[in-house]
Amino acid sequence: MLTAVEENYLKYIFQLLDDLDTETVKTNDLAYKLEHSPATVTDMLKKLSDKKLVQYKKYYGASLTKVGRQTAIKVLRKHRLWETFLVRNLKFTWDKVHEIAEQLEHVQSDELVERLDEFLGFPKFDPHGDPIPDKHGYFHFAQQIALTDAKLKENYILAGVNDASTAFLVYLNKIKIQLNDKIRIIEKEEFDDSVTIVVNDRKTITISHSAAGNMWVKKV
Amino acid sequence: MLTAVEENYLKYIFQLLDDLDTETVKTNDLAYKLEHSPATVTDMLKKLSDKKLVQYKKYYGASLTKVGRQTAIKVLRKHRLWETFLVRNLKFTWDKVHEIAEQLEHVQSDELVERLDEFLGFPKFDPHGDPIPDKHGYFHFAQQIALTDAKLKENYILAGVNDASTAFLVYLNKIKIQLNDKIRIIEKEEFDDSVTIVVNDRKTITISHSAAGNMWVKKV
DNA sequence: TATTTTTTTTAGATTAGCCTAAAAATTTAT
DNA sequence: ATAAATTTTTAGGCTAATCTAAAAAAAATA
Repeated sequence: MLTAVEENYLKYIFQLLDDLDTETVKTNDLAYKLEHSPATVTDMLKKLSDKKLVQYKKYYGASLTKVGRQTAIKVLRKHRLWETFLVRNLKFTWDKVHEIAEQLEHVQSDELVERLDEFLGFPKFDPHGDPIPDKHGYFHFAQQIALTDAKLKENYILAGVNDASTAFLVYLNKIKIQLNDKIRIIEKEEFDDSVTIVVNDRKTITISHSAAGNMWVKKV
Repeated sequence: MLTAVEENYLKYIFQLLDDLDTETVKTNDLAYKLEHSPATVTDMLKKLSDKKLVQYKKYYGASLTKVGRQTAIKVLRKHRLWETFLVRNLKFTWDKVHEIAEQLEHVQSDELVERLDEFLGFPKFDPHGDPIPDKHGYFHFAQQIALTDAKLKENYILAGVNDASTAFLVYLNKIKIQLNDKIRIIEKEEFDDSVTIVVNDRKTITISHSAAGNMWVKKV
């Protein structure tokens, strides 16, 4: 079992590798992210290397082993599920949840994670739009994008929803939109970010930014 | 800001004082509860005493200062709110939640606690029936008891519900029971713990143990 | 390429939280 | 009331996670 500190190191190494798109992370980059001294980072990298979670070569840099990466993804999964819970159910604004999720992500219980995932309806993206890996560590980026990110005047089909709460599904029902309906954006309103769409080449309706953000579409 | 370990000590001291109904807790009792060596407990008591959270006299025992007690109650509040969440929303059974709540109770965020409380509908008791202190540290024991703990053939009135979820309120509506209705238990079924009650001296119905456990009544 | 600058590591120290073994105080029993 | 038993504390040690200062290696520059 890893400590919260070790988990954090793995998570940040994972994110830096991803963000910077490099082979290895440098000691100083990690030190900056974690707000630790470089000396502390060196110590920790040696320890994680001994535990076979990190590949580390002096003066060169660090990357993750297979086990290290899997662990990092688990932590990220927990972080993003908790953020989703905080925003959706506890009505936190998206900018305030990070610090709390940073603590919640280290609570140890596999069953808790899976039940939370189920409670939330297996969301694929968190409130910041970052993908939530599923229990096998698989990220659903792929073809699906939020309707808010779709281009004007191109054809998409509704592939899923992010917030599968009853309220949202009832809403979709009310405006008579179903899975696999064809959707084309014809206008984006500057002032409130609402979008006007044409559904199945027939109906034209305007929906809010938050509704559009909950709808996953793929190009046709 | 206190560490998780310090918070735990305060919580257990509070509970031991309460359970044993004594002036002070003894080193060995705490050591046994916490599964620490007595030496460790002595060290910790000295530290908490320096921080003015505990009143400690060598060889005599420890009790809580005002601040220490307030802190202990806050931790207990968080613990019980999380247990309630785990059972009600994540469908854990009551016997599996303790270990997880033990971790969740140390997450630091006042706003989180208050929002969680609100999300749960300000429950007064946790799934084990223990009282959840409110945000001012006030415990609602008092006159109210769960209907499951009410005596046969005595008159009570419905004073509140513990799980204020829509589903339960809808259920109460369906069986036509309202706040302040007069309730008298006429039979308790051994085999499934269901109870048969007379409502307002007219209707006789049988409700499940879990429904009865959700109903708070007071004597009239 | 030699020198300077930057980055990284090593060395040594500190605090929190734990332990065991030995000593001291208190309680119990004869 | 003394001796024995029990409880509690003290003393000394260990690991994890942090730090600063100094040394070493790598990178940049002139």
